[in-house]
Amino acid sequence: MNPENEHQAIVTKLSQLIPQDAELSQITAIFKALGDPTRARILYALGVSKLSVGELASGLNLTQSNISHQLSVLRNLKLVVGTRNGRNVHYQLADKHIISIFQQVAAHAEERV
Amino acid sequence: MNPENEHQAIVTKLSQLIPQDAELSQITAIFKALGDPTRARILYALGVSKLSVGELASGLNLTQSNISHQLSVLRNLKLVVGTRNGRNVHYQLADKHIISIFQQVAAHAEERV
DNA sequence: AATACACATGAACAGTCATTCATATGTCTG
DNA sequence: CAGACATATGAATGACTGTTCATGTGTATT
Repeated sequence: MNPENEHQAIVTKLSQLIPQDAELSQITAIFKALGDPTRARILYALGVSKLSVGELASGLNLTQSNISHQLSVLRNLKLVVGTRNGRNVHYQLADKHIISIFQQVAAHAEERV
Repeated sequence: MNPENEHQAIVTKLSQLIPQDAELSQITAIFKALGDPTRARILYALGVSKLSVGELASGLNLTQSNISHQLSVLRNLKLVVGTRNGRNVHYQLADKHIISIFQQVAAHAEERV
């Protein structure tokens, strides 16, 4: 098979090699969540320590409402989990894996300055 | 130091532990780019093979203009590079690293179904 | 029970962004 | 050089999204 036909074969098979809508939506939803500075800072903070909503708000200098809204996005994607302790709700990362993904992208960003 | 003060100390130091605006912008820009289904599919396709704009357009069933626009986003972030061969421009991933990041997030997405 | 505190949620607005359409730039062929 | 082909780019628009303001829900204290 010559290179041109091989390329053509790949083109026609791309749809089989690329994740389908359902899976792709899940993946891009996670990336989209990490793509907002506020949510990224929340995740970084939670990577350092388990924190309440109020602590996040004061530590990141953002309104409580804003933090709560963004946490609900992260919760729905199961990137964080919150557990209530009295009046407070303590949030933590659902999976430390996220931090390593951040680190890899950070490294990638630095390489290309 | 009791737990409360310790937490307070962490809160006040969060700003030092979290990437500053400039670095954060770069990182979130990359995540934002990966967070769009069209761009994600382009990157997946380029992970399979070096491809021209036209091949991407037909293989992914998208308009040439759309592909070109998204490629310019990916180019600016140095996630892909294009090299002209006659009339065609062949694009490839600037760094295979991206594929592994995709795989990790995909794994993360699957774990949580 | 009443008040205060901590967090969640709904509505609304402003800004951002993906896609399309039209057109421009670059390259090859005859 | 004219026409066709491949890609890039600009403008316009409809949809989406982050933030704020107002208010609702849950919990502790007195």
